[in-house]
Amino acid sequence: MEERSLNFLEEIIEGHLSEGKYTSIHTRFPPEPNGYLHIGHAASICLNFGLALKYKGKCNLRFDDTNPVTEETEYVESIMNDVQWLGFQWDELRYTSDYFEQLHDFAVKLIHKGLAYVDDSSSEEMAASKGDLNRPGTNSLYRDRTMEENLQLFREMREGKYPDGAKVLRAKIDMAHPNLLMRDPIIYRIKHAHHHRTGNQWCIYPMYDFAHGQSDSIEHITHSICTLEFIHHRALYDWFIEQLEIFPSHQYEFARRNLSYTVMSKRKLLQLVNEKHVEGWDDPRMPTISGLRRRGYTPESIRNFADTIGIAKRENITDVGLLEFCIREHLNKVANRAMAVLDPVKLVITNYPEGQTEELEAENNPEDENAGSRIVPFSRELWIEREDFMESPSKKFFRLGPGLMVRLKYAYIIRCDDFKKDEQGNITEIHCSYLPESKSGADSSNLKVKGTIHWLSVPHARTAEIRLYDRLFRVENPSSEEGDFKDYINPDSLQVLPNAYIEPALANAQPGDRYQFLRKGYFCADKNSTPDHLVFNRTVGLKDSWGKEAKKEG
RNA sequence: AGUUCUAUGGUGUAAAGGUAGCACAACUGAUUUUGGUUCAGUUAGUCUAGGUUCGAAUCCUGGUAGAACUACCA
Repeated sequence: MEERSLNFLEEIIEGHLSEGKYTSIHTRFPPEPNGYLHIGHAASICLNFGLALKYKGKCNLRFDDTNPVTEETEYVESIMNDVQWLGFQWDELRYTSDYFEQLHDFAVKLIHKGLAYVDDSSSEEMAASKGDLNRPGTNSLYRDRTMEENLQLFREMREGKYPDGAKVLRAKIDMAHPNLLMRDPIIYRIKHAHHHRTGNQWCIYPMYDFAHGQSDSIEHITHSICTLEFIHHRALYDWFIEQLEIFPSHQYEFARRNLSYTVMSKRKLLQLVNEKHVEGWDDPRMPTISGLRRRGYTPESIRNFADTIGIAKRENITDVGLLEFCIREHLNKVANRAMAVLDPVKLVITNYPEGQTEELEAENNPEDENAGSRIVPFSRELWIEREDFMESPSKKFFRLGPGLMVRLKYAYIIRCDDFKKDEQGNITEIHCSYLPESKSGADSSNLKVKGTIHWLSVPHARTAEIRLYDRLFRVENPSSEEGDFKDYINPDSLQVLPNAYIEPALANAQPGDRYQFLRKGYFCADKNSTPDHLVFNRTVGLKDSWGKEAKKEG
């Protein structure tokens, strides 16, 4: 095994372990259940769970559910499903809402210490007195209420005596602090809202900053890993832990992972779903874990992707091509091959007896000796791919054209003798003759042909719907373009082929089954696919060096 | 403008004062009954100016560029 270098978090952890600061580590993955997880979260999951695995520690799954108005059980379930699908199992399942009582007591403790006060200011007044990047803020009129008064008011807030927004509880820190978050941050607000777990038990809810660090502390999280935008929150995180005198968890930040040709913010993804630019959170064009799953990605490929992109502290946009490489690499090894004709044109083998059928053996996966083989029926009339024929081919075109020879995969070598066109000039039928002595596995023809194409026997082929997906956006970074990111949606991100043909061997494909359609790409039976109406999603195309060549030729 | 963070080929990521490496992408060529796979190879990088040092991507100073922070969101 070659030695892999450590990322900055592994270095920190190994330092802590060797110094004896900790004997074991404890991480956590803390999603807010207000949306589906995406590939960026997948990287974070791999990081947190991966670190725990690597250093024989623990990793919790904790739902950060402090804002009842945006959070739903549906999201909780999808998140648990996604984490497990990726191949991870949490040590403990927790909810921040498990700690509401404890968090409330922490707030009371702060009031007792004279470090928190109830403020009646409106949010406008609070914003005005906050100051700005260059100017210090000013103290609230309510900042010097007595401890008793604060205690009573906070109790009344909890009892539901005040409407939403009437009062908040604030930490008393420093209104002139250069870090705006330290200027008496709000720690509790009133929300008469139904919570997905605690129901109507509470009408005050802690803010993120007053919940996250303490939750980490309660769970004895040693390494609380989050993304860079929380870096300024660390001061607060530490302040609360210090004032409350509780287990000192520590926060470490890394740069969130971005992917080219997509958007990653939950807000934007939600917008795509709500405004029906996609069919749902698990639309195969979405960068969500559920979308990638439906698209045909494997957990292995996503974990490998996360490993490969690594982790650091600088802004980044990873080329989606790397994700595609990871899924091709995995599927090449594990996906059985099959033939499908997406854009069919008829080919007749004029010297092949009418009514005759042969059963040809086809290997399922040349990369896997144990994959076995299947039978593919052959007959006089075949479907081939329209793009595999050119009326006047260039020198580099190794497929069919007048007088040209190719091999039919697993079958015979054929020569093109003739073809028919309709009034519009479209090819309607191709006539070929076959060389009986060139049969695969028993070839005595001594002929070498440059091209091999896939095909399907007309009477035996089954129909299927095939969905071709392309990137959702036309530009690398839709969020950094001018105007609305939705202006950059790729109008051709989905192409549906309702009447493609597939091998009879695929008639019983089950939702989630993955195949390589020879020369076309990797495909996955959609979740809604049935034997009566088979639907395949294209996960990713094969590398296409001919496509590049053809482009060069114009 | 204040605070904080970051800067290595096209992209992502290593090198803890000592040969700038790996992966993807791109490009050659070989192999191939998938123009796939595999194999061999090529191109291409330390933001900038000083300083310390025998020696700097790494340490120091100044610049430049990008990002984050002024939600009763997380």
